[in-house]
Amino acid sequence: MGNRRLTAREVAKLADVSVATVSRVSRGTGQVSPETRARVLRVIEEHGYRPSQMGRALAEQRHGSVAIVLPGLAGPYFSELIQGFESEVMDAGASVHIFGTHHRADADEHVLGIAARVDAVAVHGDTIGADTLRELAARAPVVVLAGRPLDGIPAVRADNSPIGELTRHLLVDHGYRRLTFVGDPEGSPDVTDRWEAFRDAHRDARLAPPRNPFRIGLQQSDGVLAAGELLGARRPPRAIVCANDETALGVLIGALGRGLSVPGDLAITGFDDVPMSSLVQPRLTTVRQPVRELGATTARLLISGLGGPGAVMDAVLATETVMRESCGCPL
Amino acid sequence: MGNRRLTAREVAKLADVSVATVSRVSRGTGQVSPETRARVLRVIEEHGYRPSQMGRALAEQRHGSVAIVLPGLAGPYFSELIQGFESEVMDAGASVHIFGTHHRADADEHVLGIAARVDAVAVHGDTIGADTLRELAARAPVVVLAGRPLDGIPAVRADNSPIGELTRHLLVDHGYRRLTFVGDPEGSPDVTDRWEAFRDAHRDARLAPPRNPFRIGLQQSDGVLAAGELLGARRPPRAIVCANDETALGVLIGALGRGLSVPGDLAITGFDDVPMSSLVQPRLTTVRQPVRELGATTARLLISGLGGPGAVMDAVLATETVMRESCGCPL
DNA sequence: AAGGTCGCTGTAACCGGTTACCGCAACACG
DNA sequence: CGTGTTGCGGTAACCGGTTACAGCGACCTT
Repeated sequence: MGNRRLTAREVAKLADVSVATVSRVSRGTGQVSPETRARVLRVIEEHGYRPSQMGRALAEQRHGSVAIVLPGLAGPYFSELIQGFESEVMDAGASVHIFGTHHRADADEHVLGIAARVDAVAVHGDTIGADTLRELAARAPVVVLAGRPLDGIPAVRADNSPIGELTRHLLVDHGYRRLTFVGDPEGSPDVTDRWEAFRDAHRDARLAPPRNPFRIGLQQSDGVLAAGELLGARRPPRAIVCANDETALGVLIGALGRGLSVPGDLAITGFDDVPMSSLVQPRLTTVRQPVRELGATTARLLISGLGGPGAVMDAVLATETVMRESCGCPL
Repeated sequence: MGNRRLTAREVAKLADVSVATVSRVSRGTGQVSPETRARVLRVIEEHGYRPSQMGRALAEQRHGSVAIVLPGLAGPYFSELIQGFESEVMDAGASVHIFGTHHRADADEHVLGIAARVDAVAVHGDTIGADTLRELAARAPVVVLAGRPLDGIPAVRADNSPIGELTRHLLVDHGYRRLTFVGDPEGSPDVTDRWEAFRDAHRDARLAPPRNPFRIGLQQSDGVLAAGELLGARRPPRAIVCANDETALGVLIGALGRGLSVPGDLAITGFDDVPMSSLVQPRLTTVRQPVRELGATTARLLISGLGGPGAVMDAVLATETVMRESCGCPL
């Protein structure tokens, strides 16, 4: 139990070979005769030798791990994103540092500190300032996840434009007026894009877009809160376009809790197509986003090593609208 | 940008001192004259020198990071848990590796691999087998999170017994019969405890406990699925005791979606007291668990270094029942 | 003035792997 | 038999910090 871990030199002594041979056997490189290999392997097996990651990192000049910086971890979106990222990184034999900023004041400083312990960093949306991002990029390869490319830092993101299509659908096909957008455009680039697509769709339909969104976080509970405020107002909206499914589900729960009929009294749409969205009653009209693929693509970009001519600078993944009943479409 | 990072020896040359002095200045240890210190600091500042984490790790014989192994990351419970853990670790100047097993087949192998890159590991519930846990403990300090102590491996967990109180409340105070427990006792030690408290409460009330739980995962969507199956049955339950709030909320949404009245037709209880639980209509009767504190306590235990006489072997944190309306209590 | 103390700084040996380079033996070929 | 060639394996120099130890002035004691 307490015994200090074995070192390569100790294994070498036990197997009566040199450290070089131990290294060759343990990593399977170079030429080693079958007998010697077997002898070393037996010692490794018997004593449970595992090469120290720090010794290896120093020698190989790479940490063997990458980091992903996210605003938080709550909800199915991040869970799915991390799974996609993590499994791709694992397949490459590396490990993952996850850092949730949670709007901490010292987040930027921490992120720079992380750069000293990993080979590359994926940064979600604008969890950190542009200056910090640039400084980070000077220290390690960086990919922006769900945001825009910046000064040569590549980005991986989803196509947010279907929100425009959805808005047009509500305005034109269903003829709703008084739409409200729920979500904070300054909270993340994705929400910025969606808010703009929402406004543009109004202009395309020759309607004045709402001046302001209803600014709120991206969690389910935020949606319930939003429903409470919006639906208690003098002139409640006829339809609510949410920045993501989580808030949309929250709004739905809040609306149903107030005895309203959805979509009869209020139409609701989301973004993401999380599992819950097709399970609620009515089912949620939304935009399907390949979240797992987003994480995986980011990981691949990070691992393959960035830069060089012909490197990916901006990967925009396709999304698709999913029409269900919460917008008012028949079953 | 692309310039290779500076090493301590290069800084030493630039400041015309020895590496030892650079190290002394950068970590603030030992005696250095004010002038020399200023000179070295100026070079460090100007060239943006940051000591390599791998060199430091090797020399200090510690990685400066700890790992937390979880079954998954979805939902407010894990998010909260990680926040508590992470902020405590950060305060100690270390960083966090998060690993989600997601029921991967090779999870055990990966966990052992992680042990080579961190100073200590927190393992949630039974994400990994007892044998792997023991092997892990032989390589690094380990704490079990939300599980029982094992062979000298300490545990941090919450008191699950209030589920018994809650069950008694449903059976005796409200007089309900036909209770169903939703959750998989084999999925985690917490759920095992809760299922047993549920059964014991039946016996205490001189009633035959249900033979089987309704086995299902711990996410909201699992709850909706459970509601679909349970409420469509010949003799639906009068009350559902859920293993956690997430599934309880799912069951609630599913029940309301089928046009049932809660708690009129069906009473529901949960565990955790997540934010959503006091926002839904009716509000959820549940057990409040100090999730963030659970994570923080685990981190402190891990960091303070385990073992030694008088060390904490089993920290059980207090929980409290929160009576609201979903069980049938008046507003 | 000899010896001691104190403050500052440099030298070099670690930490635990990886790997360039070299030596050695066995074997093939002309 | 001399000269490659090939396969195997050891020596030692890295990687980038940390730190024990020693050296060296300056200043203080007796």
